[in-house]
Amino acid sequence: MRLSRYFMPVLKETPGEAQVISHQLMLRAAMIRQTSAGIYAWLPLGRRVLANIEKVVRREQDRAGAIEVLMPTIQSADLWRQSGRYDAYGPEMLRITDRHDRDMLFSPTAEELFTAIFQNGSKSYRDLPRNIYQIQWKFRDEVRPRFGVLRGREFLMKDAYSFDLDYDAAVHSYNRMFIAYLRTFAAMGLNAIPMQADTGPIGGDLSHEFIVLAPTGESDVFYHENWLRPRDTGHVDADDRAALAAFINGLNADYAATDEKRDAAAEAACGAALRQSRGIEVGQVFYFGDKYTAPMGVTVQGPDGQPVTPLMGSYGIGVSRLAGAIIEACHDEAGIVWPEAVAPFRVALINLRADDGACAAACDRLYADFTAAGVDVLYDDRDERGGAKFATADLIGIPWQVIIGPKGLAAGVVELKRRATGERVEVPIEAVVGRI
RNA sequence: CGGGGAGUGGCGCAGUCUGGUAGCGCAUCUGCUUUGGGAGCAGAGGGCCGCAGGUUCGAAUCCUGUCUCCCCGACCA
Repeated sequence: MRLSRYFMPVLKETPGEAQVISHQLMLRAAMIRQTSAGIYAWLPLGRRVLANIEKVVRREQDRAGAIEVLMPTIQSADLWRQSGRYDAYGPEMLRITDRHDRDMLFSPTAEELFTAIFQNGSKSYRDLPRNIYQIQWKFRDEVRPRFGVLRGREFLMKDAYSFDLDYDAAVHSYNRMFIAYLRTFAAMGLNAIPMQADTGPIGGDLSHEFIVLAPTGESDVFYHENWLRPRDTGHVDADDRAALAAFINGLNADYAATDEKRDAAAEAACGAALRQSRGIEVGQVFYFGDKYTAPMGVTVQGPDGQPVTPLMGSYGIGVSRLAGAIIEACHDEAGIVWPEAVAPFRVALINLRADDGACAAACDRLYADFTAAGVDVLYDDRDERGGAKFATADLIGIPWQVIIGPKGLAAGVVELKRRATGERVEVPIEAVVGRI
C-alpha cells in the first residue's frame, strides 16, 4: 500500500479522552475513532490488525476441531425467555423492539442460539461431540465503558460452544479449548495466564480466565511466579485425552486465581513465590453441563434408544479487546511495537527523499518486489522529511523498516531496522527482500 | 447507578470569575527555501463557543433545562 493513497490519519497529539496507553496509541496510530461511548469505528490499520488476530484465532480453533459458523447479531427474545436469561441478564442487554412490536435484542453472547441450532441439526449420539464457533460482534450495554477497546460496549468476540455426551468427554472438550487458547495467545506474542475464575451470568462450575499481565488491567490477580515463564505446548497431543488432561492438570498445579477465586491456603503454599498484579482478561472458558440444554429440552438419542441431554461448555476470546491488550504489552515511548503475527503490515518502506529520482525508482522497485513476494508492505512515498516518516513508522509499530536514502543508495545498500529492538543493519539492496 | 469533571476550527488548549468585534500551538492549503529522527520563512482558509429557553441594549461568559463525553466507585468479555 502506498501511504500517499491510504487512509491513515495519525495524530501528533493525544486526544484528551484517552487515559490508558493502548487507547491513546490506537487513536494516534489511526486504528480507531470513537463514535459514542464504548463504540468504535475501525480505520484501515485497525481493521487489518483485527483481521490478523482473527486469523490466528481461527487457525487454532480449526486445529482444535471447532467448526466455524456465523450467527445473527439481532436475536428474538423468545429463545432467551426459554433459558430464563431474558429476565436474568438485566440492563446490560440491549433490548430492541421491531416495527411489529416484537421483542428483539442485540446478542451479548449466544449460548441459546447455538444450543437451538445444534438441536435442530443433531438427533443422535453419533452427532456428538461437536464444537461450533463464530467470530461476531457482540453488544453489552456496560454502565461505564472505558479504556478504549479494552472495555467497549460493542466488541468483536470469538465464541465457541461444545456439546458432549458425558462429563469426561465434556472435560476433554474443555481441555482442548484450554490448550488452543494457550497456543492462540502465544502466537500473538502474549503470555496469557489461565486463572481459576468466577462464572458470572454464563453460569456453571468450571471456568478459567486467560489473563495478560498489565498495570492498566482491570482485574486484581494472584499467581505463582512460575507463570511468568511462558509454557511450551508444542509437544502436547490434544487428541490424546489422558495426555492432555495430565498436561493441563500439571499447569494448574501452579496457583493462579482472579480476585473472586482467591484461595488463602493455596497462596500460603506459594510462599515467597506468590505474585500479585493487575491483568486484562483476553479469554474465558466455561463448563456448565446442562444449564442450557436441560431447560431448552435439548436431547439426542443415545445408543440404547433413550434420550441423552448433551453437556455444554462455552469459550470466548475477546478479539477486539486483544488489539488493545497486545498494545498494552507491546509498546515503547515511540509507539506500538507489533508482534509479527498481528502487525497491520510487515514492512514499512521509507523513502527518505521522495524528490530524488533514484531513490523513488529504487523504492518503487522494492515495493513491487515485496508485493510479488507476498509481503505486506506500507510504502511511505509521501513528500515528507525523513524524521516525520520515521516517527510515523515507529508510532504505528510496523516490525521492519526498510530505509532508502541517497547516501546508502550510492553504495548499493539500504538500511533495515527492527522496530522491536531499534537494531539497524545495512543490507545490499538486492538482498533485502530475502532478508525478510 | 452514586460521586466528581469537561463540552470553544481536525487535535491540544486559553478566554467564562468581572458580559462589549473569538484567540494561541499543532494540523491543513499556497509560495520559496530545506531534506537521515515529527524543518524554516511568508501568506491563506476553516469556529451559529454541545443544544434549547431565559436575563440584558449586548451572552462563549450570567440563569434554567437538556444532551454528550471523561474520571473515581459499584458492575463487567
